[in-house]
Amino acid sequence: MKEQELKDYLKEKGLRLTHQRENIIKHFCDKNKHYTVEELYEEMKKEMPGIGFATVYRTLQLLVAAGFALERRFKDDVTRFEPLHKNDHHDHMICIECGRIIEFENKKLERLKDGVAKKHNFCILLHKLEFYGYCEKCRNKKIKGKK
Amino acid sequence: MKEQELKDYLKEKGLRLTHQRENIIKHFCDKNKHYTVEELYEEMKKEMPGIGFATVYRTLQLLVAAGFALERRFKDDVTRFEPLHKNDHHDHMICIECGRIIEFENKKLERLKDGVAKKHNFCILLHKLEFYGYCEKCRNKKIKGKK
DNA sequence: ATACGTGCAAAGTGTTTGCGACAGT
DNA sequence: ACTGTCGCAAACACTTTGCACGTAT
Ligand SMILES: [Mn+2]
Ligand SMILES: [Mn+2]
Ligand SMILES: [Mn+2]
Ligand SMILES: [Mn+2]
Repeated sequence: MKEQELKDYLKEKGLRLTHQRENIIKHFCDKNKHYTVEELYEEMKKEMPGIGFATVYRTLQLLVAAGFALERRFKDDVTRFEPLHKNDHHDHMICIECGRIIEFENKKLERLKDGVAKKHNFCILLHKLEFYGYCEKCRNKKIKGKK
Repeated sequence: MKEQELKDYLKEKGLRLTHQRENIIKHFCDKNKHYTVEELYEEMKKEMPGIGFATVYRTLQLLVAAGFALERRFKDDVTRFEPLHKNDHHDHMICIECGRIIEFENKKLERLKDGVAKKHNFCILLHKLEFYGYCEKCRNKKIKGKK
C-alpha cells in the first residue's frame, strides 16, 4: 500500500510523518485527479482547518521527489499534481469547454514517437503530448445548440 | 512579403505603423527563433535604445492576433514567440543541456494522433507534442565525458 | 534534546495593464 | 485635431522561501 511505502521513504530519509503529511497523503494518493496546490489546499482545509498553503505545497513537492506524484502543467499554466498509481505513462486530452481531462495511452504512438526522435539522433528522456478540444459531451452540446 | 501583409492588416484594423512596430517586424519576422519577450526586447534595444518592454510585449501579441506569430510555452514556463513562416505545423524537440530546439513534422504521427482522438470521440482542435532530452551534439559530449 | 516541519507573511518571477505624454493618420 | 501607441511603473497571479515557533523522534 502506498501509505506504507511513503512511511518507509520518510524513515529512510530521516524525515518525519506529521499529521499534515499523513492526512494529505491519505486524501491525495488514491484520487485520480490533477490537483493544483490551491485545489488540494481547499480540500485539506475541510479536514484540517489550520493547515497552511505552504505545507500542502511542500508536501506535494515531497511526493514528487519520492516518486509518488507527477507534476504537470497544461495550457492554463498552473502547476498540477497527480498521484502516480502504477509506473504507467499516459498522455492527456483536455476539454477546453468543461476542463475534463481524459487520459490515454497508445503504444503505437509511443513507438512512432521514439522512431522520430531516433531519426533526428535525439536522445529522448521525456515527452509531452496533449490534445486540446471538446470532449464528447461538450461537442454534443455544441451541436445541439446550433440546431 | 510579410511586411506588406502586416501593413494591410494594420490599415484594415485602423491601427498605426509606428517606428517601433516597423522595426520589431523587420527584426522578428524573418528569424527562425523562439523568442521570449525579454530576448526580443534586448535585441531591439540595440536598434532602438529607447524602446519599452511593454511595446515589444504588445507588438508580439499583435503579431499573434494577426496570424504572423505563434505563442509557445515549453518546459521552462516562459512564453515564447516564433514567426509563422508558412501555414506549416511543426512540433519540437528541446535539448535540456544546450537549449537547442529542433523542429520536426511527421505526417504519420499526426494521422495516428487524429485516430486516437477519434477513438475517444474527442474533437481535437490543437495539440502539443514536445520531446525533451539531449540533442546529438550534447549526447556525444556526454559519451566522451564518460570515457 | 534535537532537528525537521509548520504557518505566516514576504519575496520572487514573468505577465499584464493603467495612465499621461507622444505621434501617425 | 483625433486617436492609437509608447514608455514607465504598478498590479497581477502564481510560486517559492525565510523565519520563529511547534513537534516527531
Ligand atoms: Mn506518451
Ligand atoms: Mn494524468
Ligand atoms: Mn504535431
Ligand atoms: Mn517552432
